[in-house]
Amino acid sequence: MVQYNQTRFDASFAALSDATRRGVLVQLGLADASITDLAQKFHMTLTGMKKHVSVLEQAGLVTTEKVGRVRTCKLGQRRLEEEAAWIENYRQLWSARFDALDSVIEELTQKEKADGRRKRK
Amino acid sequence: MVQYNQTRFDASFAALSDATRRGVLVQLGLADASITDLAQKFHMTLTGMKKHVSVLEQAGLVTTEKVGRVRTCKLGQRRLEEEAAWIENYRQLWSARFDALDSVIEELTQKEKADGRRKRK
DNA sequence: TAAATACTGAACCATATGGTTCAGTATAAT
DNA sequence: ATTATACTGAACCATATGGTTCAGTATTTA
Repeated sequence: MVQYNQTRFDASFAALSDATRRGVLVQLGLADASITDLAQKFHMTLTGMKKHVSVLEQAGLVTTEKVGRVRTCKLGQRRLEEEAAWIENYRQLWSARFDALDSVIEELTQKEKADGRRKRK
Repeated sequence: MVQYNQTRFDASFAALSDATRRGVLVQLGLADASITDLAQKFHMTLTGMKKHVSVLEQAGLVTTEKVGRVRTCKLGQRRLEEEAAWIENYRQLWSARFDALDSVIEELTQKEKADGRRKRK
């Protein structure tokens, strides 16, 4: 198991598991914002918001730059491509299994039809 | 911190934030498995694996059924459609911002060209 | 009937998480 | 030169998480 990738996924899914952080991502999609802006918007202390931003930054989902007193936050380089791909892969596995079930049912149905025909003869 | 308002998203992204649980999902994509099967595969106690399965079940990603002594786990009904959609929406927001940046650059480029033409006159 | 198997729940442990307050530092505004 | 603003870091708190062991219960199997 490649630890690097594992921890990256861990970090990004963990970052997304909090409603406030998802909200921050959406917000930053609309406009860049300072820590103060975000803290006010989400009714939280500066320190609290700083922590959330750090988590998002750690996961590569947000980047920040401090100019003077103000730290401005914006959407980061990472666009969750790999996470989307993982989910897509999971959904394909699921579909594969579902299709397998379908074909079993199909088979049973065919068998029943055949039995029906045999009976009728 | 009582999490009385824990959303579906919180639960499913949190479920995905652990490498073992992602592994279990992949495994169950290949074949149904008992708690014992999974515990062995992931080198963990039965009790530990039971907890992971419970988390996945809580998030609707896995369903289980106990027949006799054996609890069989399989992929659940939920296929992370909404989670995939959320990520897709985030990526569109990101793209929108990126495109905005592009058009600023485009504008600057045009301006430079114009300046160039002016200079050359 | 006795022994092995498969799970389950309670209790415990260490660390992580999401929040706070408080006491700073650096920068901007007056 | 003061004062207000914006952030930062340390310390603290309550609960969550990821794991364990131990002591069961229920179900097969011999």
